[in-house]
Amino acid sequence: MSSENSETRRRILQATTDLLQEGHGADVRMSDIARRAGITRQAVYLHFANRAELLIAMTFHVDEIKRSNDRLAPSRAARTGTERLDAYVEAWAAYIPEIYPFAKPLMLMGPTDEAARGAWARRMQDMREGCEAAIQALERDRMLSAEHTVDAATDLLWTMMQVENWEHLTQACGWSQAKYVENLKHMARRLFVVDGSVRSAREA
Amino acid sequence: MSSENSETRRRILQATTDLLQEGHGADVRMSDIARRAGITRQAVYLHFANRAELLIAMTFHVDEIKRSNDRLAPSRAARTGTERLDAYVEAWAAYIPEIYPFAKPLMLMGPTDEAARGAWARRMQDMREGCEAAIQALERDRMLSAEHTVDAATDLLWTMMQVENWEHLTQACGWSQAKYVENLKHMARRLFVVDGSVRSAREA
DNA sequence: CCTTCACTTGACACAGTGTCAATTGACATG
DNA sequence: CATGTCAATTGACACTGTGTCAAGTGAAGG
Repeated sequence: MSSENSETRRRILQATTDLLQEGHGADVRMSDIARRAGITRQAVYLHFANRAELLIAMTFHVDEIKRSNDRLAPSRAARTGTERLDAYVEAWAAYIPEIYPFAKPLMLMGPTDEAARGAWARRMQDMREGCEAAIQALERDRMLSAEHTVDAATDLLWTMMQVENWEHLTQACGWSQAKYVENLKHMARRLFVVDGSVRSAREA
Repeated sequence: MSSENSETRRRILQATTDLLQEGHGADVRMSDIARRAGITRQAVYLHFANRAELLIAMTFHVDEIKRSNDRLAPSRAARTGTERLDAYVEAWAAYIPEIYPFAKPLMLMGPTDEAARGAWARRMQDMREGCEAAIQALERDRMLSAEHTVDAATDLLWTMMQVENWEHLTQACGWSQAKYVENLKHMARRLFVVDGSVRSAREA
């Protein structure tokens, strides 16, 4: 396995993201990637120990391109807890469809690959922290619904925002992205904000 | 493939459910099943065309044992819409952990096997009908929150009750079954019942 | 006795991942 | 120019699990 910055290594990562971006499915094979990168299948293993490691590295590669960290930051600027909750839900919800094609292979590997499962779990754990921060901001403002502890509310919000739910609503239910975002925001407010104050319920 | 009622066929199905029940993991192999049934791996294919078909048949076998249809029925007896919603959520929530070991292999095959995906989708579609009936009962009582159409409310309830969310809450979040049920019921009421009338928020 | 039928035995094909040894070709350095 | 290094190639093979096939066995039953 060569050093972190190798031209070929970058080519492999780029080939992987390109294939996923183009919708060739989350079951991209090592040989597909190699061909796209213009090298041999075996040569891929000179740079990545196995498929899981390659896919994990690919997600970091995507992070850089998408400036992922900057995406969730704006919610931190929110003044009130309610604003923060809204902003966070909105930011994450808007982020899902962008990263979905790249996240999916990792999700798919989870059941069989320990490393892949761990990598995905870590990302989701990070996302949980955003949920917790939003809930804590509500609590600080005394706006957290009395029915939930911070922990329980965080777990519920975290669960609602799972990629699988986005998948289900947009695919099985055929919802538009806008409808998804609107409803998620609405649910979060209704469930976690004291008194369930909800501005309006637009149809999306 | 021999006729539907063959002693061996039953033995294979029983072997499969036994293995899953005992927690040998949702990745049971054809050879594991064959050994457990006391026959050859190849002989399994005398009764089932492939792994997907076997697993699908296994779920029907489990349906019979668990009298699945009877489980969701009680909610139909509910007088008010609110009672029906409660009853349905509770019945399904209680049902999940029982069927989970048998459902999981099918869920796992979904991404790669058309037939498995279809079989699972059909089951979930049935479950959706229960959701819709509950929401419609609310609507009839003029108790459906004005924020949602029947369709949207059904989709949301349906999504909330997905097995993946139960998995996430009980596994990733470490929730007890009781806590899961309590919170799901609470959410459903809060989200869909006009005025969000909620009795109490016990900690489970 | 002979057939039928379920099952066994032993073999093989196929995909996809991962590994290995020998080789090539470029580039760099003495 | 000779030599060594290093990335990549070539061709092969192992492994796992699914699914298939042909020939053989053994018991039940007309």
